[in-house]
Amino acid sequence: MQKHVPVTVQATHCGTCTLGHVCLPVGMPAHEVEKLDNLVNDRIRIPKGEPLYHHGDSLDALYALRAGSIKTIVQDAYGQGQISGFFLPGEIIGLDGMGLGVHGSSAIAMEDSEVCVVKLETIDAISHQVPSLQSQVRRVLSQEIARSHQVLLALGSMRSEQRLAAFLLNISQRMAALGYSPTEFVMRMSREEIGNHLGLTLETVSRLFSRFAKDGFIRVQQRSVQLLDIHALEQLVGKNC
Amino acid sequence: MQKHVPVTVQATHCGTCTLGHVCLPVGMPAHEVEKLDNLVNDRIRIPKGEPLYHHGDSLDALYALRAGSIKTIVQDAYGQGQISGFFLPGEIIGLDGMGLGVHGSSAIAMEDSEVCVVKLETIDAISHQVPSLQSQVRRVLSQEIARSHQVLLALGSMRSEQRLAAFLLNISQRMAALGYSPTEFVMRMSREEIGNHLGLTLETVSRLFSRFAKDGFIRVQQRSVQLLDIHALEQLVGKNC
DNA sequence: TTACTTTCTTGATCTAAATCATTCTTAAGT
DNA sequence: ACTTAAGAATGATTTAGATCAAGAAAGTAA
Repeated sequence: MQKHVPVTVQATHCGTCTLGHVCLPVGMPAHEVEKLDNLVNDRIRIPKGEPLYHHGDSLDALYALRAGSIKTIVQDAYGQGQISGFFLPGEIIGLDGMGLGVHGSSAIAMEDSEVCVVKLETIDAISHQVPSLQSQVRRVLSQEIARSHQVLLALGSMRSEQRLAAFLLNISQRMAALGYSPTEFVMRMSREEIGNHLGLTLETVSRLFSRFAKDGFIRVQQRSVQLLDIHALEQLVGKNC
Repeated sequence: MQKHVPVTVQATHCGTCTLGHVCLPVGMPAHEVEKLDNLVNDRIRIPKGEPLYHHGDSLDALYALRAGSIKTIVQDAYGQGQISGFFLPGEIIGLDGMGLGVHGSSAIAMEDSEVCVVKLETIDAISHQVPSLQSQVRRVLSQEIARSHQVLLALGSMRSEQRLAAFLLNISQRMAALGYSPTEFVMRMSREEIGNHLGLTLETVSRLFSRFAKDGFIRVQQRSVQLLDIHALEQLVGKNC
């Protein structure tokens, strides 16, 4: 089912990884990060469209996105899914269902991607030498909660234009954290995927993009977006009327 | 700001607590639960309407709801809040923002309530003797993620009637887990609060209650609800058309 | 190049839920 | 008991966004 292509292992050390400032080791003292040498068990590649895991799969590892982008989809017993999040490099995937040992969502690569595999047992083992690792895991877990609370807020109390504006600003911030331009980026997701994530239809998303462009807030060219007036977007999100 | 009335401490041992089967110790072997004697630092009472904590407060403890009910509210910089969850006895509150050490939401008592205070440092200290405690914390954290994913699913992809049906079924299940009747319970929240949580207006919620009653699915008398046809409600949630 | 597929845009129409408005309940205070 | 207030139900109207429908770009394969 999952065609996980192992990557030639080299420099799988968190200490030398360029994503250190946004990934698991964030905020850890340098001498502790060095001890994470054996944290990453494996590095695997997921081709575009392929799943990293499926809802219901047993869970024994976390995944740190190293390159590419991945979406996660929640599904209830009957209905079709809802995209719960889009992940960028440095972000940790697979946190939900960590307690039950079963994935509560599916993760699909939106482009050819690469993830670092961090086995739970490895975390537990290394935690003895690196006490701060436990709190790092807690940090990313609670970060994941905060993340879905933000989405919750958008879905529950914002109108369509506010949702899209908040979404764009969110991506912008995360791109900035990665060292990319916060005002010019290419989105990996389709209008339909954005709509699904935001509880809107693809038509509404498309119309909003057009309107934002007409109003001079952004410039759109297919999936590449340029934020021209971040302040206006922020104001839009803040406006509750 | 917070008028926390300490409760006369007696039997604050998880080992003897009647909520053991739904609270933090779930699934822990009995001999390990006994070692949790000192886990609960304090037990505090929160009068109806009062906050347990506010968005932005620094966080150094988790709270296990011992009696009563509590709602949590997420707020973004500008807009008004969105109720992210209603908590019943045995459930853990304060998990979001655990990583940053700052609460990401506000928690308000919906009736006179009582919570067990579990300091983070106590958790860390006791974890040495009770290794399974770490995984318990992870369990409740990922449970919290799963919880908000469910809400996310409801808000993002269900119609009003499905949302309310799913909501009622969810409460029903949690009441059952507590040993109460899954078909007859009194809800602590107003129509407005339900609406806020589900992304609907109070009028819509009220209308839905009436309709469900007319259709013979439920019987409503103010805030006390009786589920007459759970199967029909489940079918309603499953139906995607 | 052409043909074909997928994604996106834009318009016209419809509808679920919001909003506005009023009455009815229940609870709480005097 | 009466008075006031808060919550809930229900009707009338409006509207944001969905749905239906048709073209236009852009990407892919032959």
